[in-house]
Amino acid sequence: MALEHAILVSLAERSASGYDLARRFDASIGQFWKASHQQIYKTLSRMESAGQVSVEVVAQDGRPDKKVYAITRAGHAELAGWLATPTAPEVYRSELAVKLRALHLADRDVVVADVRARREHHRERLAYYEASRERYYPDAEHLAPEDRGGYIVLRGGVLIEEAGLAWCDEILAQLEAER
Amino acid sequence: MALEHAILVSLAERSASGYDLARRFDASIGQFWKASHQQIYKTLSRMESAGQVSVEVVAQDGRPDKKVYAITRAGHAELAGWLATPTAPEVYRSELAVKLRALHLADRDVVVADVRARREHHRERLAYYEASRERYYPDAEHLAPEDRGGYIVLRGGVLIEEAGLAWCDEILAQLEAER
DNA sequence: AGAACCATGTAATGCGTTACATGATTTC
DNA sequence: GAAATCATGTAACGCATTACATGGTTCT
Repeated sequence: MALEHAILVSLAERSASGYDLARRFDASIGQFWKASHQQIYKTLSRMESAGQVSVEVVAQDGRPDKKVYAITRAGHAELAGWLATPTAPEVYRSELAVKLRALHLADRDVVVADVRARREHHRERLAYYEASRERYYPDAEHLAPEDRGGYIVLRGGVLIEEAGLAWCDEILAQLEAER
Repeated sequence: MALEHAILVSLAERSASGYDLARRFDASIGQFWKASHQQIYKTLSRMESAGQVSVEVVAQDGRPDKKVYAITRAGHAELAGWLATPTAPEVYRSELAVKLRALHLADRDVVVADVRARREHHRERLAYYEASRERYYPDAEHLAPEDRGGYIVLRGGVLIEEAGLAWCDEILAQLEAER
């Protein structure tokens, strides 16, 4: 049940509506955890029943009402317990890798196009992460304590995208050397 | 429905029982696709109803009977269709990254222990992949066409583990510089 | 004697995706 | 006039995990 914890981390920083959370999950935390608004709304109402978060309905003018969620003491306790629990090794899942395994059964041009598209995707994300890093953490040597986590996660994103990019380049070099 | 396709790729190489597939998924394809035996058995029986695979019950002496599955013509067609479909970008999911984001809320020693354990895990997998690569693909310059896919996937595994390892080292350096 | 391997499943529950549904406001 | 943004949800379905269940053989 990790979406719950991702939400607690996000709410510990700042209270937010489900809609806000969905947008945050497209950016910062979303680097390593995606969630749709449907999932978030459902999880939030479960968490409210469990007492981990509290709600306040806020009326706005010119915009629909919103429900602002805040982390409760019980939520903080849950979060602290989770943070103290050892993390299980991640399982990678790559559809592209499964396809590449079956390279000899596939049309070479289709694979090349697919890998090129993936390469482009890695390039874009890498550029985005690098820009964020320069903008929000220009001085990595002197980070405020509450900024270290965000910086570390961004670096993780950069390293993973670089690895993905390098992999695509290797694959393309192989596929092109072949003919 | 990607487990289905991973199974088709595996069966296209060699017919196998559910049990065999579960073990293969712990090794080669399992690098990028894990599945439990329960999931595999269920998926296989669905695929049989759909006509993508055929079964033959094989009696063995001293061991339980087994059901050997083989890919059918319809299965090959399904596989070919899937291979020709563009692959959607992967979503990374890292519980550790979410925890690291909340670094300032956590006990430093617990985090360090967690990252050290992760580092060790990356190191082990990297060693395993490197050993496999040297053993099965000693000459990367001259690969048989049907071996290229496996080699490429192994290289992907190596690159990802290296990136994970580098990330852990960076994190540990930061956390140790800090006190 | 106990653990590990071979071999196949059912059942319950939870997590995630896709489709559907609504409706005002603001920007192009 | 159309599209995007803000805002919240329900319903159906499928994918994944965990627990439970069985039973013989081989290795230590």
